[in-house]
Amino acid sequence: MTTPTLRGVATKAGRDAWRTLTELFFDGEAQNRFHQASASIGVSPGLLKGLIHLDTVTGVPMRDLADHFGCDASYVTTLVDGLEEHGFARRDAHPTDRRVKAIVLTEHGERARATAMAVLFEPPACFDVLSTAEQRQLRDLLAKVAAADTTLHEAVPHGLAAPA
Amino acid sequence: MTTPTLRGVATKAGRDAWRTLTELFFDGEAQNRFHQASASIGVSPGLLKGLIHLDTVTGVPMRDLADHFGCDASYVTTLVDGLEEHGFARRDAHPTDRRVKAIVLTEHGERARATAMAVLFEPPACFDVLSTAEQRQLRDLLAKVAAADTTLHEAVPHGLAAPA
DNA sequence: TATTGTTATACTCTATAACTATA
DNA sequence: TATAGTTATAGAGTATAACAATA
Repeated sequence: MTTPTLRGVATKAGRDAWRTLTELFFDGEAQNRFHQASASIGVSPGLLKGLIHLDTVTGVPMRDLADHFGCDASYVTTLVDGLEEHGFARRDAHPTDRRVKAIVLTEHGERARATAMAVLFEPPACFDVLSTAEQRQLRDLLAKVAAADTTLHEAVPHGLAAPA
Repeated sequence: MTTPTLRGVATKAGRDAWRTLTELFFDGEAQNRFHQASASIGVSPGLLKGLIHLDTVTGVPMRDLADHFGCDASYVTTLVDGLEEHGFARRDAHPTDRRVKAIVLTEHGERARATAMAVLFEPPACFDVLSTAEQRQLRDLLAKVAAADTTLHEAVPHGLAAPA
């Protein structure tokens, strides 16, 4: 189980920014965007979360998936079973440790992932209130934050952070 | 069922900004923040989502909750049952239409909501890379976007958008 | 007749516990 | 002995369908 990152220190502006961001996600227009995205490729939200964290190049050990998602290993088995049934991923052998299975995306999985991400990454209509200059500002600020998020770049080179 | 807000038109910068924001939520440090927040008050994520959308002043018809969340009415019954069992909400009669039940937060529910929000709204550590000036910029840009999100301000005056 | 909400029911999602194989 | 993954099972979350009360 991943330990929560709760510090209790942050500037007022930073707290407000994060709060608004959270509101936008959990109660705004885009509130069920993740559900839409997974529905667009006929999988459950759980499967899409897995799909997003994988890639066609680097096999991710199932144990790492459980750690990343903070879930039980048995659920990872269920997840990977589901991905395999859809033809989206496969279990590869680990080169040195025969206990671990490295999960890699198939090409079919890669395409499904791209489809889902197109839905997921479509900005909500409210973004239109920002001028182009403001949208660039916002993009740059968020990019800086994301670059500092260690979890986001942990083990997966071509993970979610790769440009579409 | 709420119709998805997919337009297909947006500036490149706007799309990138939204994408990064989505990444931050679904694959970054704060990836399971909502789960933590609901655990902090001993409810399921579903119940917290309901809690967040309610308040102590304005009763929200169950039908409106179903529309907002894009879920079935029967699930709203389950949700409100759960909130009542925790003493977090109650069903009030509608003044003119005896079919509808207006759901209002109890004081106990209000306190639980505040506790959960304190967890939910705690910014992830990666926010520290931004200077105070940058955090203010980010806050202002996001506030502008949130103000334009109609869903966020639909029927609930003291909803999630109210300052802590 | 149409709408709000409930009940009964079943299917999906996720965790706990006990197990096998490998290190 | 400890760790990676699986199986069996149970519990929570969510939907569908049929229903009661009210409009």
